[in-house]
Amino acid sequence: MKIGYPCINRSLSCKGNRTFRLRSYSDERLQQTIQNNLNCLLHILRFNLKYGMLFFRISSDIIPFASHPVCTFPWQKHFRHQFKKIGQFIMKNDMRISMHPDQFIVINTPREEVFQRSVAEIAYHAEVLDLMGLDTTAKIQLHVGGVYTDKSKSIVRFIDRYRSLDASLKRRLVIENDEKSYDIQDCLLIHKKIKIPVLFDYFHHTLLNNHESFCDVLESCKKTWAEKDGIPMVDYSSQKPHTTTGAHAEHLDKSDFKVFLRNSRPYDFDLMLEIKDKERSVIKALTILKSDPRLIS
DNA sequence: TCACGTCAAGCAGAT
DNA sequence: ATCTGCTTGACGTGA
Repeated sequence: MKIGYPCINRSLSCKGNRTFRLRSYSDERLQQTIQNNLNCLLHILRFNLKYGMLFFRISSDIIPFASHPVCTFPWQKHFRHQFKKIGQFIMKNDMRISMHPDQFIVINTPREEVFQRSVAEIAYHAEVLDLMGLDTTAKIQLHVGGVYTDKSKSIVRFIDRYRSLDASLKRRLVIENDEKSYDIQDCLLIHKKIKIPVLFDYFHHTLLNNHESFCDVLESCKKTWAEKDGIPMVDYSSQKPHTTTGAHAEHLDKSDFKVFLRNSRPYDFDLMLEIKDKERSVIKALTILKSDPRLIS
């Protein structure tokens, strides 16, 4: 089990997700920002390695406006050596990488222009991972999307749209259960049709489920990850205390986390902690794992 | 230096 | 009809 956090490191001043406003766009500004973001990404990965955090989600902002028509600068070519260097660092240290395009990426949308923009954005994410030379265990995670008042039709649309994608994108994509529309059974159903791996989000599952046993869910999800996909990825968070909104906790809830670990035995997966204090929680989680060997599968 | 309105993009659910 | 949350944070203007 590798443990990690998404996108932002709160201990370092170096941020790998700097961006700017669209109206401030210039090729020069873009280059400066990308240069900063790539430098910081390597800093963050070095920091992570030092603490034994071997899983990381790269921010979608690493190349601002990458899929926007305004961006015509050939950043792929210009920064290719730096991408390669980062990729080599990742591979040399056996790190796991994911990316998570934001909420605007909806491949089951009925609107063709939204779909086209989504494909362009997914292609950009895949390009980043490809430029780093990472194998297909580096994943891009998506939600199934909208319901549009007819869930079964929307699932069919997801499947059809997915099938139409280029193989270079499909090999990176995984789907994740969400907290209000598509639960883990929906994801597993989609997997049956198109073999896309299913990323289990524990917190979303606590908010939307069919009272399945935790082990059954882990077993079912595990089977959706083929050899080439690597071991399953799992997202973990807990409820922010005193709220009922599904907001993510500020700090790792140690007792909830221990229950999670104990109940997830003997399954092995790479775990992303979606907790607001980011790497602090991962350090706590690693300490818990070390101090309680029976939690380790 | 700092407060705060706003930021490319979609959707669902609440108000 | 409008606002809020989502993996929310950060940009950038004006005081």
